[in-house]
Amino acid sequence: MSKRYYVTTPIYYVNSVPHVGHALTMLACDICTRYQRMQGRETYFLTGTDENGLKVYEAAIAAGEDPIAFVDRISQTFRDCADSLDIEYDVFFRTTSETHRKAAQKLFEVIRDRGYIYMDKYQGWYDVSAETFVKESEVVDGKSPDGNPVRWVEEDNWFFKLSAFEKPLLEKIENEPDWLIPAGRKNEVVSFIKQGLRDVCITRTNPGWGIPVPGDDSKVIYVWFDALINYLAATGWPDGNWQDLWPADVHWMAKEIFTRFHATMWPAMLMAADLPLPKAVAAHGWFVFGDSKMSKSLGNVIAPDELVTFYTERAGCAEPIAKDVVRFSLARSLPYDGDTNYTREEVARIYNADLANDLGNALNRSLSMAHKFCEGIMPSAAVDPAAHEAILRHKKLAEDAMVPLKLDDFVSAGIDLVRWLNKYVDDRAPWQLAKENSPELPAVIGSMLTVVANAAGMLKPIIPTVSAEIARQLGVSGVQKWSDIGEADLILAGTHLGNPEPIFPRLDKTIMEELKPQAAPAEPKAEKKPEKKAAPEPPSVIEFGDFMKVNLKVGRVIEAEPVEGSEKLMKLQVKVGDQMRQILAGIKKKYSVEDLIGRQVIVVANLKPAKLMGHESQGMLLAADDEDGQAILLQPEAEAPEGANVH
RNA sequence: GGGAGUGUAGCUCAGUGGUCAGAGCAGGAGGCUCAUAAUCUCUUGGUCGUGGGUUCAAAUCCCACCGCUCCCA
Repeated sequence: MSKRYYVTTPIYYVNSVPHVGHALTMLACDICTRYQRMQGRETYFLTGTDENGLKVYEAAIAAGEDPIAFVDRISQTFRDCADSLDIEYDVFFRTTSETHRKAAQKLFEVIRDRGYIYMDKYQGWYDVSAETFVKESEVVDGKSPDGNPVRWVEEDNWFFKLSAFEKPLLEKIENEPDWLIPAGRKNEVVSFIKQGLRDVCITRTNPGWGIPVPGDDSKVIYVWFDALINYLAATGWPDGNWQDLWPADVHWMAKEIFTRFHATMWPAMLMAADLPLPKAVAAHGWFVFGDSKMSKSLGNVIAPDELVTFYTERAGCAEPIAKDVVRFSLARSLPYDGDTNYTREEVARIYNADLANDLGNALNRSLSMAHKFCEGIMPSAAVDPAAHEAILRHKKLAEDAMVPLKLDDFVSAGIDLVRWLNKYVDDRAPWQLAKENSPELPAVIGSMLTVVANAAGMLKPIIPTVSAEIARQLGVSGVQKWSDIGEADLILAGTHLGNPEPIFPRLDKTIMEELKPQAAPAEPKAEKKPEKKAAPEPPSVIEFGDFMKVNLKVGRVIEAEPVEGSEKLMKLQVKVGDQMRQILAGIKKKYSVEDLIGRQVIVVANLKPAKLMGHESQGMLLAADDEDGQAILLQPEAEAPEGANVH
């Protein structure tokens, strides 16, 4: 069996909520695989979730959930995100799977056997909450530069000899200019490597979560080293027919994990194991959301499914079409070198201009004229050579765009063909030809329909459902293979054409006004950097039973003392009913010891105990966030009986 | 704090040393009437972040500064 075209998204860290940025990477992969399938290749599309980080484990504990149940739940939200945009992945891979564990351990062994992983003693400061080592010179007042507490550690750890790969990596980059995409980012990688690569510590003390180092259960493989291996693990390596897939054809990702991990560490790991390198590594920029200075509510994160709903309900698109609207808008705006503004208003502009006015209307007017002037039947006259030439020219533009994976240019090629058609229609004025009984009329109408069918074919990887709908209205099956474009007789003479039905109802001025930033309805305040910083968000709906699992009680603070070395933490002794509990709460900035003692508080009584800064915390206090993210403690409105239940 | 990216028309972006700096959208004028008030043509609009420098020639190369961003810390 010939090697399949294999593309990957990063596996997503399950400490976050999927949003339009994740969707962007998935979509890039989806477009690539759909395009390659049209080219006749078999494809394989990997996405998934990264579940081995200690922070994931802690987030689960903090959410009062079993870690496995937690990762199951978050993992599902990423699948839902893919489904919401018709992303056709082949495998949803999880690093907690047995397949992954085996491959990660095996690769560790292979690299170690080849002498690129060695044990050394690490002595230095460790930032517990960031899971990173901190240089001596960086420690200020016993804190990491992030302000996190640090701890002196002396322990044996395994190191990866990254420094050995400076030269091989630079040679690879120089010899294969198209390996790293886009070119602008490639330069970043070169200067990064030229600064010198240090060996990296790739293990951590085993916290009871993660992948143990082979032959050394006291350690787990550091989450990044482990996560990257998923691309290889998903092929079945080292067993089976892994070479049907490996090496990957494209690793797609957002820019922040390109340079250090995907363009440096991962290729070095593969070199160390003497395995083939991915054929291309491609990064896209970020979506940023408007100008935060103008309005607080402008920091919006846009969820893909929210946009789908908008185009279904407000514009009146069929739901599968609305998914394509979002796909189209994402691909059209896909940022390469920089970041791009992706706003509801921008999507609406793209929708009206490109989809409704250009594409939708081109189909509509073509079909409408065919019914009016040609009895709704495809004429037998030969396609105008000018139309044929235009199709081939734009087809070539689209193909050229796909070589460096310029998906936005790929979209443009398709839309530009539609624009060409609209101009052609105006130039040839079929209504005039009809009045004159011109013999040219059938050829013009036939050419128009043919261009529409081909344009729909060219856009198929972007908007598959729309493409099929256009074909349906034309009464044909449409473009199947890329080679059909401009070559095949897509609409046979005599075909009974369907009736025109608007696919994209135009958004009227009122709605466009609504979408302008100043008129935008207040949105829930969102994190500016959702990818990394957002706390795990709860699902939109939970069962009553889920809520009832949480045991809330009224307690009273008996003692309070600040935790040394912590900016926020306060250690409290709280009396809940007739029981004393030690609880750590991040409230030091807002409350003094005196404020707290004697105060009634609401306690989550059945939260699994956790250790924070070396102190056990047996529960948590309920608090609201103020505008600075500081805690405002909840308190019964009147004195409540000791230990009273809260519902 | 260190490294890097980016700043071009009202908006979103192309432009990787050489004709008056480009496109789409938005704005203005006109044409057409097949079509979803659509489409087509023409058009308004830019000290190319700021200040220096290299060059016959700079949005493009170099230096400094300012704004935004990413990575490392």
